[in-house]
Amino acid sequence: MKIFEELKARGLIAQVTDEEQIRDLINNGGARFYIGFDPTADSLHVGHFMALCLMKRLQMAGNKPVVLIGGGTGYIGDPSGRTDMRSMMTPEIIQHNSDCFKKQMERFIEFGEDKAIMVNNADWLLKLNYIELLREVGACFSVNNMLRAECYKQRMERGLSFLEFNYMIMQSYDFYYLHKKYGCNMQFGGDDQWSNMLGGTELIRRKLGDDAYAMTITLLLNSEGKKMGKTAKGAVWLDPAKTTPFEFYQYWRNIDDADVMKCIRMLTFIPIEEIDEIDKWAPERINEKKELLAFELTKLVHGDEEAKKAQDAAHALFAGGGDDSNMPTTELSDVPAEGLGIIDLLVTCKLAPSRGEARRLIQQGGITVDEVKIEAIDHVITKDALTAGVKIRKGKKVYHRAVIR
RNA sequence: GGAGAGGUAGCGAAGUGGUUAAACGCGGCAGACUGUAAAUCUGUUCUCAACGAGUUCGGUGGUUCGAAUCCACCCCUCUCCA
Repeated sequence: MKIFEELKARGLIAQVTDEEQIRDLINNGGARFYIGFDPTADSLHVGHFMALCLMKRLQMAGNKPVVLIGGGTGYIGDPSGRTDMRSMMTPEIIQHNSDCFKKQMERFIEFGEDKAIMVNNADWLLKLNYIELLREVGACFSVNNMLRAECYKQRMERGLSFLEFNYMIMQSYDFYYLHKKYGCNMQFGGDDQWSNMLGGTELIRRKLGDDAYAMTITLLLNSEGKKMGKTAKGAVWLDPAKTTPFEFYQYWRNIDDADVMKCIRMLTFIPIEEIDEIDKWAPERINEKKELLAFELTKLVHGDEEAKKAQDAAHALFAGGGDDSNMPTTELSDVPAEGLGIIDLLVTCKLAPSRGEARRLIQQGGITVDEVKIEAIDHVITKDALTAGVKIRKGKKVYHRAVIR
């Protein structure tokens, strides 16, 4: 099976500008494609992960990826899929985030001579001169058309600033620039980027008369139609310091029944034939599927060893027995001789965001320490116990260990 | 620049001088049931040294014994006009 057919079978392809051409191009390794990443945070998250996987798949098929860091577009903020304006980031933050992205990406994509390259659109966007830009590319955009784009339509009611309105033009300019400078002939992106991407192909055609292509990746939505990779605490990050491998593993382990196969197909590198076999498993094996998904993804992001640790920890906690030393741990220091109150402990371990919340958790019987339910809000954990390490459980499935360093 | 309508908790949305830490819905968290799932039911949902106290209704001042609620100025959004 060729790469295009594989992507299709995995359900990754959402929209394409020209199916025939794109199939030819990527199946024969002729694509020099780019994907843009806006440095809105200091770590990549699950949404980016899909794009990275796609890059990797295409790279394995002989195509050349261009990673575009939106250091310049970050100054503007993409209004697509948002109902509010992004807060403007300072140049320092943008730079910091870009650096973090690069580090993380190097784990997935091979960079180097004749392989993948990484560019930052700050390098050309920041130098643009307003009047020149208007004359050069402004003439190629129809405001009528732009306003018809779905992403702007949604914003018409709530207000869209001129700053954000220009995001499409900047993104289109990127494609145009990369096409001229690196011969980039294709752009990939999330499905919410579709209109921005079309802007680029249009610009290239008008300015240079060249054909360029665009393809969008299906957004990873759960069965409720919401974007996946978000939890109450925010995004599921790829940075182990922000989302531990164990938490990452658990996120996928706890996925809805209805979403398991879709995620295995879209996110893992398991050969499609095997996936078809897994799909035929008896319904009772649903939990095996979830484990498989969780393990595969943790392995991709954090490596084999961390994935095994996360799985062991999960087995230890939920199935009993096994080694539980890999669960998320908080190392305490400066513990007074009389020990630590349970409320303080919960807050320092970040199991509760505030003391009031911690109090509530205990009152509702949601906290156990070393498998003993805590009834009193003034319960004290002794220093000796903490030195040995205690296992705190919040609710049914949040486990945490606290130990004195 | 002008006229009108708005800005209330994570979100949506009531409230238009004291009984309001603010109805209701969603979301979140916890309990029950289960399969570490969903659905359902129950509780809970600003903070803290917690039967008490502190700080909240775009911002800053003012009126008042008392303000989310009245007044002034400012900021932001929407609709219409220029």
